[in-house]
Amino acid sequence: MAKRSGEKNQVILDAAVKTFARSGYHRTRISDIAGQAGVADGTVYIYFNNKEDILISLFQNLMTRFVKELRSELAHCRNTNEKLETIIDYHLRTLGSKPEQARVTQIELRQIDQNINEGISKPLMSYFQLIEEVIEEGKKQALYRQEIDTRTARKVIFGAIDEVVTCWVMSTKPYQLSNLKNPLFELLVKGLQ
Amino acid sequence: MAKRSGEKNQVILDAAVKTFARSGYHRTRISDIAGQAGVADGTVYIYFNNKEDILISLFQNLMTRFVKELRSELAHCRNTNEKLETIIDYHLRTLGSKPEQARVTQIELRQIDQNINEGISKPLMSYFQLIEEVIEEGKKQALYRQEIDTRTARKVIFGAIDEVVTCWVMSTKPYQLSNLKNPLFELLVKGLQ
Amino acid sequence: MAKRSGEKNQVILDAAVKTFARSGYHRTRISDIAGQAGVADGTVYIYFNNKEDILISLFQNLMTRFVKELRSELAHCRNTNEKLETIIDYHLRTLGSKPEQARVTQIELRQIDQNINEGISKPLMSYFQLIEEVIEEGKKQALYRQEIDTRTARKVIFGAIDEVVTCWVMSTKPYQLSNLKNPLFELLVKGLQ
Amino acid sequence: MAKRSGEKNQVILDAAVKTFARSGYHRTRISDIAGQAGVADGTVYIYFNNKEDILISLFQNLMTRFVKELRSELAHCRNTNEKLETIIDYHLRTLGSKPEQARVTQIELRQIDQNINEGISKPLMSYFQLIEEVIEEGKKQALYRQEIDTRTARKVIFGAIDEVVTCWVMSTKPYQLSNLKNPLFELLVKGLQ
DNA sequence: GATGAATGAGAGTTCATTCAT
DNA sequence: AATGAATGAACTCTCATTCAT
Repeated sequence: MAKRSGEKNQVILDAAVKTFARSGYHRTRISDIAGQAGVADGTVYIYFNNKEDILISLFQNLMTRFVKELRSELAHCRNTNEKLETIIDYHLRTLGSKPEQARVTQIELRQIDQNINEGISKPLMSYFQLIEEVIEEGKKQALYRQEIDTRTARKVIFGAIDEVVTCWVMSTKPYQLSNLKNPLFELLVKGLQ
Repeated sequence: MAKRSGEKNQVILDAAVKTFARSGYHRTRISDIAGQAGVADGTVYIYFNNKEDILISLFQNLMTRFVKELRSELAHCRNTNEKLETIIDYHLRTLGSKPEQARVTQIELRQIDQNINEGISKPLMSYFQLIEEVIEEGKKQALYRQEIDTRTARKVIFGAIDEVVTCWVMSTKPYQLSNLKNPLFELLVKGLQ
Repeated sequence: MAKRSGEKNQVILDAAVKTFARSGYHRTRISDIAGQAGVADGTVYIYFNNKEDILISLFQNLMTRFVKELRSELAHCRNTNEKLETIIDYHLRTLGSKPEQARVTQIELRQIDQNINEGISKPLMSYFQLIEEVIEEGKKQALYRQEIDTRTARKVIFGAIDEVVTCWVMSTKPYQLSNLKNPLFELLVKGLQ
Repeated sequence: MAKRSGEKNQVILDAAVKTFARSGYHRTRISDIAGQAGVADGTVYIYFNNKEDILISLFQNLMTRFVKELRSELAHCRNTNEKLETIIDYHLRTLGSKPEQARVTQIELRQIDQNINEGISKPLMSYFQLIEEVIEEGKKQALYRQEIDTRTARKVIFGAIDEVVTCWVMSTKPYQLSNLKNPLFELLVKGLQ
């Protein structure tokens, strides 16, 4: 019953999400991750260079899938506003349904060393890119104001969603994250129009 | 010769801002702070309980002053929109002129342990409170839409400003942070109206 | 296709000489040797018990061949002084032409654990024996002084040659090792006469 | 009862000699040295950078004292042969009376990493220098043969003494090391004359 | 209050060795 | 015989914190 190649890689990443979410990045020891994954400490180092590498790989994994799936959802949208709504909805839905991933994304990932930072930037960029594309589209269609600075608008949109998620993660989660989609959408789309 | 009481406390906090900004919270050793402050390692422990305590005190100090001064600026505003503009302006102006403080606020402070978290929440809350007061005022004056959820609007406003500052901190700072006041204000105020 | 039995044994030993010479015994990992030999890590353990065993086998191999060939050269000598000269010549010639082996012999082999020590002593003893035979012969023929302590003389001879080789190994090798044969021979033979 | 400055440095070095001699350099853990010295593990790192640094410092200490004292003994010699005799005598006497130091010098020190190697070379050089001075003096006084290559002669002398010491260290020490002074001297001086 | 040498628990990482395939 | 993924014991080094002076 040989494990499929690459399977252990994923087992370790899954264990890392759980452990980082539970104890925080800096409090997590490699042996915690290994224990959670049911492998030996040394095995972790066969698949990853070090703790930082795990955190980065984790995020790159999540983010790559995130952007890919979001792009495929956007493909079904009939207009730009629907696209903006989809971005907000997908973002809240995805993180709202995976509190552990959300905690890692919102909190642990910000334990920024320069290296981590670089490993994080690139996958994030493609999400930023996607948001900016939608804004540009809206401007081209005269749906959004021409004088809007795309870059700044993207920061507003991402910053707003991100803050909403962070607040939810830090809270005792007495509400559904995705309930905030509509108020968020209204505030943002009005800002753009 | 006799130093005024509390002076050394401030010397250490100033040294901590510098050192945290330069090396990051986790990479900063107490001896680095002590060295920068020109005191012995042990002296740090006369004024603070531990490393975490320094970071929290730091933030509480900054935040208390921040909110106090912001409130006094708001007192001079003639209407609600001007107040919103002042919040954005003051936030960007303050952090834009103190890159080290900005780095600590935006990055290092997020190295959250539960304890730090609580130490941070309280002073932040009073800033949130202040933002929400302005939103409520706008709603009362029918300047802003009635159906807006104040809490969510506050998250959007704070999240947007915060993201803008973080991007600037992480960048090579090729632009003035306060240049972003106007586009930010436009996007946010339109969202509320 | 079928490799001759024992061939892989030699492949591994050859790889070990190279790797020990390049990186030193303690810095060499089994996987380095395996890689250099083009076999799997585990294969090394089919042929050798452990890392120490490789080093010892290596030396025993070299030393056995060394003494055997030296004995056959000595068989052609016409007198005792010529034998002494041949010993020096052969020693310098052999190691001088194989810098990697020389490095292992002079340096890496001295990373002595008790076990290695014993594995080394025995093959060395037969070389010592050979030198002592020549000294005894010279004494019997009244060519060398009677009061000379054979054991001590052997240590002087071996120690001198060994030091000369070690210096060469540690140097950037700007000279031929065998150039030192004559001066070495003169000093040693005069000491014996 | 403040310990004199630098005292703990010496305590650690003394402990290191004992421990290296007992267990060998590579088998010795920092905690072994610390334990033997009666200090905490971390304390070792206040005084030394790492294990290598301890070994090098150790040798530099010993060698510096060795050469200094040997030079002062040589000052009392009435002729060159007496100087040669003194070198041999002092070398055998010093190491013969300190078996632990001898073991470290003869065996453990040869665990050569490049760094250790460099740290060792310099202090050794001054010993080599001293031997060569004596040989040169003998040549100038026509006591020793003119055609002798000083460098090679030094290697013969040092190599011979060194081998004698190593043999003794590796043995069960059933004889006094300094008993070998006379036979060694006779062999070496005759070689030079 | 101030000092800074000393502490020692703690964590990341390595790698010789094993063994199921 | 050969493989190489997995193991886990072992060890170095760091640094927040203490406390005698």
